[in-house]
Amino acid sequence: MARRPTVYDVAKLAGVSTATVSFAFRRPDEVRDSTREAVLQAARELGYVPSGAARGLARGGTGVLGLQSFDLLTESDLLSPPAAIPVDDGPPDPRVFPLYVDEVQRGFELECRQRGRSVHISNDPRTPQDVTDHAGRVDGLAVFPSRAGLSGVADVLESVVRTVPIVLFSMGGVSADDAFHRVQADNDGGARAVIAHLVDHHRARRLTFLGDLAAPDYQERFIAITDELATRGLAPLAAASTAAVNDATAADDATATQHAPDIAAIIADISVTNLPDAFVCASDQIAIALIEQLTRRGVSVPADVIVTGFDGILASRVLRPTLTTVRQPMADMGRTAARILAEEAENRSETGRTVILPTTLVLGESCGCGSGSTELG
Amino acid sequence: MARRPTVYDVAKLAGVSTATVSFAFRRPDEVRDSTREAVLQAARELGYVPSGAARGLARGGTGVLGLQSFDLLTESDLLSPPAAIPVDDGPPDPRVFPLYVDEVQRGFELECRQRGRSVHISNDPRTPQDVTDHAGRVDGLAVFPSRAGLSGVADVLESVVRTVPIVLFSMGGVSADDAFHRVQADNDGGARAVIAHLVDHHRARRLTFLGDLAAPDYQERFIAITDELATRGLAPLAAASTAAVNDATAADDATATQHAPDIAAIIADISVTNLPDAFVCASDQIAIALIEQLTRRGVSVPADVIVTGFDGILASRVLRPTLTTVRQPMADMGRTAARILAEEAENRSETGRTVILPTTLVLGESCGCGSGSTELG
DNA sequence: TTGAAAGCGCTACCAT
DNA sequence: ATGGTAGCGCTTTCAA
Repeated sequence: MARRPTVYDVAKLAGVSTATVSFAFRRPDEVRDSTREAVLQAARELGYVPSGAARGLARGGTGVLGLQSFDLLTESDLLSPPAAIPVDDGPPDPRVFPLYVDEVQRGFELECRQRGRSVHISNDPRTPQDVTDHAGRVDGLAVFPSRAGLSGVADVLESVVRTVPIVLFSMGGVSADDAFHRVQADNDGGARAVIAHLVDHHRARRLTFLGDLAAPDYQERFIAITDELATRGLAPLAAASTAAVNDATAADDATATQHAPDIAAIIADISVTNLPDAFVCASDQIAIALIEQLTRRGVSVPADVIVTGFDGILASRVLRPTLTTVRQPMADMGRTAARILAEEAENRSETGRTVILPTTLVLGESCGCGSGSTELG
Repeated sequence: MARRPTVYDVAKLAGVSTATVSFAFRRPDEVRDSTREAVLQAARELGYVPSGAARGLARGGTGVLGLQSFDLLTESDLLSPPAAIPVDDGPPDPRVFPLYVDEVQRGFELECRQRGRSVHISNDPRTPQDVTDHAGRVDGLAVFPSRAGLSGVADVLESVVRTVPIVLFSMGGVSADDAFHRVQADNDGGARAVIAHLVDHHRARRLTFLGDLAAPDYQERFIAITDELATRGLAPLAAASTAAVNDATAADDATATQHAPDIAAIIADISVTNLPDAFVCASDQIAIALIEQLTRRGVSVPADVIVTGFDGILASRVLRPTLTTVRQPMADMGRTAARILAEEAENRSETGRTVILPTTLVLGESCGCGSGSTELG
């Protein structure tokens, strides 16, 4: 296992030049049969594996598309301990996998597979260098908004996008007329649909929003919710800068604004003796964690209080009660991102395009409307 | 958007040498502050992204680990049309995702993430070149057995493993004292546990195995099943070379052996008037498809016939009836593979190691033993 | 059809 | 602390 064999080794063993070796692989029919066989034989004998790096260098461009996903466990503090840290292999738990990111990633992979491109999955970037490092290995990069706008990470994207096509899965606070491409769900429409259903159909009046407003997607939803409530003459939900529980009728809980406690803590602090008509959660994960806690404390959903989610992840369909939620076309979002990047890799356009995919209101048991059969047959 | 800026461009703009540019990025503290700032500034200005290819070439070795997964939809012909081809974005369906491969992949990704390595996901190889191409981009490669031993794909692995560390997720018919590493579940123990439960607890006598024996894992399970039955003085299940339905008492269905019809066809052909005591399926996917079909044809599971699966994928827990199955520690398998590859990338060992992870019998509703609550709280 | 040789962009060693 | 420079392994003209 000395050195990785190279074209030179193969060439020598086959008694040809390196150019011929390369040709034997890349343009098999421009090489005499016997020569090609000799080369291939030599290659096999040596265990020759062409260096992707060298190839990429020489040709410019790898056929790889990148996906930079953030830490899947970011919000796992919402879960009960057993499921929180899946280091040991427990039984599959839909509260842990697949989540929003996983579903998008799957779409991304499917599209790449279909286009014969491979996928590079990179970690949550901790430094600007992580970003450039990853961007440097791919022909295009899709990026989830880091929940925390880490030091310089957002800035470096602005620089990198000049060189590498980038798709953002959220507005992420950047202006809309730049080189970034954007793929996102119709947060606005989805959020309004939820409010319309809760207020118009269920006659809900006191609504509480649950979600970290530092997340761009969540913020968009919150704004739409607030506006939709105002349209109906209801008190707008108060907004806290980071994590917050906001009650339409009693928004005097200033601690939320100040300490930005995590959602788990906020949920634990909810007073079960003074419940709103409905909790409007910024994500399914939050809704599920909330219902779990409420149930433990003797509060029944939807009998005592309505809970809605957002995303439409698998867990929202298979856990009971099933969630009333807004489904994002997650796989489609992933596919769309991959499609854009593949196209941009071919010939790059100057300005970014934005694709907003429709969302769907899904009625589940958590508002009292839906059913939740998962029976086979 | 002319040419990708290079070290030379940055060096020129910053008024330093390329070596300094490189240092400014790789060893920030061995460069004077002002110099570093100048370099970083120039880089940002140009949208400089260091070429991963060039870096990999120069340093030898990318920090990337590869996972070559086979087509997720291979067995999708088992599913009803709506779920079969997820090109359009439907609601999440546990029969389609996450499957066995996805769960393993997730473990692989988690381990890589933890180790600061990124992941390269490659497609089902169609040619030997696909294999070398992908192997050439990574420091190590984990491979699922291609369901079909495509032309030369298996052979080329034998050659490639001399150069690139490879983990196989199944025996795949290769000898055990080669350079391949192997990570697999205890198929043997799991299969025996199922039979013990069915025969000893449920007094099942007539068992039918359902699965394509061309798949190495399935074959292992089948062999263990047969042996375990023999131990109890029961007629062994007959084996067909490829896809097959084998009835312990009536193994005269020669067509199965000859035409190797796919599982979907075999399921469709099952006579509901002459059911065995239990169907022992080679995978959860098969079991789920079977139950779906049986239910449609008026057969109740487990009342009329017992069905067992294998894998313990999420769907086996959330669909009704829940499956009696053998859970493989899928995420652990993925993690283990990544761990081995990461270690081998550091310093390679001469001979391959084999890790066999334990399986667990899970009692579900499909044999009449388990319950299937998915309630929150 | 095949060979020679010039890069591709970066790193790291050796000087300074 | 910084610069010069020789590769890393492959592709790809251009010649032969």
